Amino acid sequence: MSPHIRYEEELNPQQYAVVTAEDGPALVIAGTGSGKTRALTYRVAYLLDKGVDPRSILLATFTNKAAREMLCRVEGLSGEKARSVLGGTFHHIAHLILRARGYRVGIERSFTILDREDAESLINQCIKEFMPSRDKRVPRGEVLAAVFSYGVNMMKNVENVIEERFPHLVEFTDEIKRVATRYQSEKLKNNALDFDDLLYYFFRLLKDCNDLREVYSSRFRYVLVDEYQDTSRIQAEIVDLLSSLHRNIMVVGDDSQSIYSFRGANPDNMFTFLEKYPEASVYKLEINYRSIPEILELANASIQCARKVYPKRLTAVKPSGELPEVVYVSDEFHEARYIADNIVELERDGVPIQEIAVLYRAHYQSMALQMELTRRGIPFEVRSGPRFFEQAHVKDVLAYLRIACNPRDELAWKRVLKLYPGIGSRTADKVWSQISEYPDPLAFFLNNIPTVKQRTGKRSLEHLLQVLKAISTVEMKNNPSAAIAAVINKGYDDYMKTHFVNYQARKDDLNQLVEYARSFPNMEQLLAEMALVSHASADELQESEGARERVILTTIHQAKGLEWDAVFILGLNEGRFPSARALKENPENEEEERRLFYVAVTRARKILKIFIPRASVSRRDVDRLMLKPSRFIQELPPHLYEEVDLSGVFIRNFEEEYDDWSG
DNA sequence: CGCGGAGACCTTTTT
DNA sequence: GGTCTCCGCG
Repeated sequence: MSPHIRYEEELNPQQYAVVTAEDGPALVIAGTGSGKTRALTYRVAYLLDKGVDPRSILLATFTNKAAREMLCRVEGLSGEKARSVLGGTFHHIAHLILRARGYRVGIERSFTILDREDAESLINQCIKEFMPSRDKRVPRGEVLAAVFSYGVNMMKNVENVIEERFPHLVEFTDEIKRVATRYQSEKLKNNALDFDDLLYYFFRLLKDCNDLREVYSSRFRYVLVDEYQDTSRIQAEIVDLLSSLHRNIMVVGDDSQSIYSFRGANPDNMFTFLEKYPEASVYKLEINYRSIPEILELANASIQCARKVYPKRLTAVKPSGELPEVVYVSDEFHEARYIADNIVELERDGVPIQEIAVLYRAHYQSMALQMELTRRGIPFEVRSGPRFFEQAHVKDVLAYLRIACNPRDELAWKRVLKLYPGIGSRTADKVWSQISEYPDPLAFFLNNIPTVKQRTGKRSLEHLLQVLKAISTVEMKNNPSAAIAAVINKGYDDYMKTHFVNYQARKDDLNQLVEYARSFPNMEQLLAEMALVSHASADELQESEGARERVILTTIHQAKGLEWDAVFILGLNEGRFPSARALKENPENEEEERRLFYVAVTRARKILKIFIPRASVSRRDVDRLMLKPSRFIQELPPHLYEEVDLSGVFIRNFEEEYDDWSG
């Protein structure tokens, strides 16, 4: 077999050059739909075929799912050995190595990863302490954002963060500093790391421990990074440290698709790369294989309005098709009906339903459509909104396991304690203060029931003791599925019956969780995966990987890297998209919002329809609120799209719709 | 001190 | 609709 010839047939000359590039740093600047991921995938396969040790390849991607999919395809090309390639998000990689070596920078093996919600509640506790809640003047939400931003931006001092990003909070600088410091120490007390800590401590490990840096940079001889435009400063540093020995690093990205700056993404990484690696080879991928020329032209015109674009000239190779449509509708209900009609029509015309997607800026924009699709019995999958792992019942059950793994996890203890009758937040505090004196609060608890005033509370603690005793054995720690089942059977099931109206649905969720947990060898890995994994719905947990026959509803952020035959984009109105909130925070954000629009448009292969409601229906303004079309449409040359105005055709019954919306 | 009900307030994007 | 907070009862 001569696999190289196969690559040559399947890749264009530019991509082929990327794949077979010699050792050394490489920057791939690639347009949308140009096969960036394909080039990366083939490069990994190429390396494996050349006989490179799979364990020496490190592949950093944006989501764990993306990494899995890529490695699956590599396995198809090069076989089994692909399984030994390490691939995942930076967080994932950091987590793996910190568990093994974190003690070098003061991290215990048994740390908990705080998800967004946990981190927020911890910060809120600290805020309460330094900024009394009575004081209405304190914008708590913004203080919270500032503390987060401090972590995300990895800046040395809080003052800088506040001055640069939250100038209106300058008067609270002292308090915010105290909150941030307290938050740090609370995390340490809890043996807990948040997402930013994961990266920060990993960075410190590589920076401070010369021997470890050498270990990893000599092990990972090939470092490949996808979506480089969305890496943060600290991630770029981590990549540099990991490849410091061999400088054998390949990064792939498209500056026009940088949409995660709110999370610290720094598109300038793309350009500073060349300063750091002047010897790098630069490849440009400018052929677009995805979209028909009409769609690509509209996308190009939109991104031309951006202030700063790296010059690229994307050319389409697909045959010409229909002009994208810009459709005016009366409101979101009309929008929903029209889209539902369109879906039915497309299906009749032979477009598979899973090849249709609806994209939007924010989750709430999908509500009207969800109702309409449900009413009509059109199958759909929502990929935005509340996540499976973040629902109360899932978090409750997992909190028991967190205690078993990390007995100093205060948040988990309090969450669990408060589930029991007779124990509220005061008693939970008291119990915690009694047991947290000891280095292993769990061991202490199992032998000494803390004293509480109420009799029901005491019975509850005895009950809790039984559950914790059952799940903290070595066998249970190595069988998370059984541990979860034990938590449910030993009382959580009863709790759900009395506390949730939708008992059955939640019970079903937990049964799925028990199944899902089977594939994990121990609790720690399960808990880490739950915290780090990107969006997973309850359905996705079941292994049915293949394309299911459903319309996809998703935020644009989550649609990154995906494509469909037909794409509908909702709510192209001023205030919604670009989001008023984003612009208020910083007018500069218009640029990123536009890139977001660009990403949305370029998900479509053949059919693109963009919707502009004329009026809004929302709780706040029961009156018709006139909406303006988005600047992202107005700035486009009109000949690039076909305008369809349906807003006068539809006579709507406002009262009926309103009842629907609220009920 | 726990707990349920009433009412206020929110609703950008996510590893 | 969903979540958080406050308040008053037991």
